[in-house]
Amino acid sequence: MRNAAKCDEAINKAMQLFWEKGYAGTSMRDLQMVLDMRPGSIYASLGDKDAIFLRALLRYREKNTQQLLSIFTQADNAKVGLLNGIQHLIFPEDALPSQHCFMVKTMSELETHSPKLVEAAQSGLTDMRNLLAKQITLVLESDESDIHSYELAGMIQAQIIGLKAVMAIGRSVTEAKQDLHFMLATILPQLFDEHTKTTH
Amino acid sequence: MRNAAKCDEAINKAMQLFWEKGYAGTSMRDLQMVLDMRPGSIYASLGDKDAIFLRALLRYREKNTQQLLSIFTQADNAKVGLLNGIQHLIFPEDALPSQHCFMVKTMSELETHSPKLVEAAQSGLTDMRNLLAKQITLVLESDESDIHSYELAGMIQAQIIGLKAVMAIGRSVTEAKQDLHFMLATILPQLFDEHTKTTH
DNA sequence: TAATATATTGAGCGATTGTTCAATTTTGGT
DNA sequence: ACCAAAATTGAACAATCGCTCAATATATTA
Repeated sequence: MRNAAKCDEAINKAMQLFWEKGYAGTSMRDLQMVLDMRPGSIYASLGDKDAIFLRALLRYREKNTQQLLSIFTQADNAKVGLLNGIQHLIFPEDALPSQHCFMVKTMSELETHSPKLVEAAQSGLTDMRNLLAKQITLVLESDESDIHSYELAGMIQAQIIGLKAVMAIGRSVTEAKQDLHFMLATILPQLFDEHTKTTH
Repeated sequence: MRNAAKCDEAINKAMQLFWEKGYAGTSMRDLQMVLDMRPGSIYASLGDKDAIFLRALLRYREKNTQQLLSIFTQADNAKVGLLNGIQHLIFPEDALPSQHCFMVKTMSELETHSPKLVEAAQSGLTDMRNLLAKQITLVLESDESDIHSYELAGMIQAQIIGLKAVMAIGRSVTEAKQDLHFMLATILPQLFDEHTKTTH
């Protein structure tokens, strides 16, 4: 690869392609087209299909955690930050290559085929859960809330994944938002105690 | 195909294979091995890859709805039936080819590739939702509860899909069962009003 | 049993898969 | 301007892909 910036862009494009079409559904020739690179060049600078997929997955993971952290820190307070973060995960502003999380898709597709890539997806999702747990701890502002925060983060993660799936089936965005509000209000009522105003 | 029984068995085996490895991850030669049939015979009696996948998906859908209906009707009352049905969907007794629902997997994988197969998966999941809604109506025993039942069924469906996903990440069965109980108790408290005993 | 109809076979088609490597072009230091 | 090093090319490899069809085997009817 000519330089680091070009390599970054290539991985981003690979990420979009793999995210949309999956591992088995994406051919190296698809990649050659999107990256506008010849096979030899790709193999020399990015590695084989597995290596590129892994890089794409790690890039996705980085981007997601950075976005979430950014939303958390930019918010006026912890509650608004957590709410905005969750909503960002379920209802992304701009069009994405897929309606589903790339890591969840990877776990689903490669479940029995590639333990290495599945593990990368799993640890990425665990990172996301830890991020959520940390922010929940800030919201709860309680002493021994750390363990409980991790539990709550797991439940919220299930909510996020489940709601994205039912939206793909046919449940409207409006209904899903009502569902989310109801669920959060019951499992984390502290979120709506005082500052309930969000940025959208 | 020699007879209807053999054809049924062949579709069942195809279902297991596609369910485990996905559409793109399964080759016709994989199918030839599992079915112990030669390509010409497969194409003559079952059709091409798309047709077989569609049949496998419809078979999965039938089996699931029948199982759910069976659980509903065999239960002592509507509440126990609904609870057992939901638990059966999330925590299946015997080992399955995949930790995820075949229809959800199909929607995730073929999202942008095959509208026909995706639509079959979607309508199957909608059927499941309607089944849940009907049973919820029995539980509520209220007049205008039909519409609300369908809403609740959507939320429960999101719970089911989400919990299966987080269990694949690392959340234990015990924790997931606690999550489920908590969620159901809050969105459908009538479920635990009187008869809370289940068969497992 | 002979003749017809149906079911199954498996070699092999053209296309596509992931990947390699000698040849070529581009880059950076003198 | 020159040359060695690094990056890029693209034809081509063996393997596999979904799929076809003349040939063979099996079942059905007369």
